[in-house]
Amino acid sequence: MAVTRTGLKARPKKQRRMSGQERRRQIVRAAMDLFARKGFKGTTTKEIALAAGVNEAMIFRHFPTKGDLYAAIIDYKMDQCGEWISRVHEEAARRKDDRAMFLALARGILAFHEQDGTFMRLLLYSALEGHELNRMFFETQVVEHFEFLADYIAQRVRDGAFRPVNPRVAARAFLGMITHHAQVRELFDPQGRLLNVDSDAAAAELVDIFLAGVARR
Amino acid sequence: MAVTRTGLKARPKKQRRMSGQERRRQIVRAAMDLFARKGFKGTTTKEIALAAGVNEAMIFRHFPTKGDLYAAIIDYKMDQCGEWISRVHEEAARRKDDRAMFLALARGILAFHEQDGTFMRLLLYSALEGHELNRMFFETQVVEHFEFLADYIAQRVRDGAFRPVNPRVAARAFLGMITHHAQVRELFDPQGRLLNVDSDAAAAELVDIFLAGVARR
DNA sequence: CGAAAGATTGTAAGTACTTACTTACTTTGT
DNA sequence: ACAAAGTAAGTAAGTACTTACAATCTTTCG
Repeated sequence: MAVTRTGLKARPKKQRRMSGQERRRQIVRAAMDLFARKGFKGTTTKEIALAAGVNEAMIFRHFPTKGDLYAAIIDYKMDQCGEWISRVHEEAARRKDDRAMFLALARGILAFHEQDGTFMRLLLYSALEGHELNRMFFETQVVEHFEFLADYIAQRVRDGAFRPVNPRVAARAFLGMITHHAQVRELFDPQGRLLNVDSDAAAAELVDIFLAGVARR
Repeated sequence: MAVTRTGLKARPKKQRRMSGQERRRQIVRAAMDLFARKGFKGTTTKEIALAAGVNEAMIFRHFPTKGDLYAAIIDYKMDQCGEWISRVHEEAARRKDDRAMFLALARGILAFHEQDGTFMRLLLYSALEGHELNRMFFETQVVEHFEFLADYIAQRVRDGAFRPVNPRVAARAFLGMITHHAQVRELFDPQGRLLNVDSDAAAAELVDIFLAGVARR
């Protein structure tokens, strides 16, 4: 009755085995890439295992469910993103004039999209899919980003340097210009041939348009 | 041996039955809604059938595969969207001054997002999912939209009314402001409380910022 | 007209396959 | 010796799609 499941002894492979942490990172990296390209439902645990080069069962040793793996990714990246936001804000706030400050902001956002476009895609996906964690992300990080800009603009309005625009509308305008640019570039125009200028020059021109748009006449 | 499958005679329901076309439309409508909310993979044919109030098998009588149903939706909406774009362009082109023209454009885009936000979500989804049909959509309709704006801006630069901006960068800036606004509103801020102004007022202010941004100094 | 024939709409009960997740067991490092 | 890493082979619950057949509408022809 009690027949061994395999029927044969597994032959010993002399390969170095990995620590749990290493494997965990490997799985997370592969999963993020796949989730970003095909969405949560569109990605199977089998695919993740294949891409990560691990046995499928290992995924479930590290993360109880597929959803937990997803949550772990967002959780991990969220912290990273929070740090990045404050770093960019600090750097931007150090600038002496508006142009330098908005340029720093624009470049920071574009750089993040370029370097971490995968995660941005994943965020977009999860925004659509309506994940709770994602909602949290937007309601903390993105709103913080938004508020920082709105506050800055409000101050400049009070200074009399900007004309009396609604600071929040203006902030959304600026973020819209930049993130739309980044998104279009990522999804449809990676070579930037539609614009005929490189990303940095485009960022500079967008900043110019925005600043002229809110400057006192 | 040859036992009837059901075992009992189906009792005749005196309900009016629908024409194929009606059912088709019903299925398409329900499917679009679900695809937009949960993505292609995230939606099951069973759910679609339930939402449309039809038997699951009916879906497959009208559309050979789930993919064909998806394609039919995009195909149908694509035409509709094309018509809408030319109508908005015509209307915008009729305006006498820049402000009226950009306002017409902005309101047109926002209205489409508001009225057909479902389809916009579906488009975003399929952009992420990398569907071929979607790519086609963007490379025809959206580029057309973009080119129309860029041409208009280029003309105004030649007129000397706008300063010498890169017309394509400026066009992307404007579309970015408007579509980002629409997206944020749809996904995170349906009440518009983050901006503290209604959508129409926001559109007007965005247009003002943009026009001041590209105006000759 | 009216009714049989033929086409179309509708449905319950499948099928073959995939999916997330488990289990029982082996190998390796300390 | 013991715990952690690793694996092949499951399993139950979906999944897209099919089939066999019943109800109802439309057309044709006496």
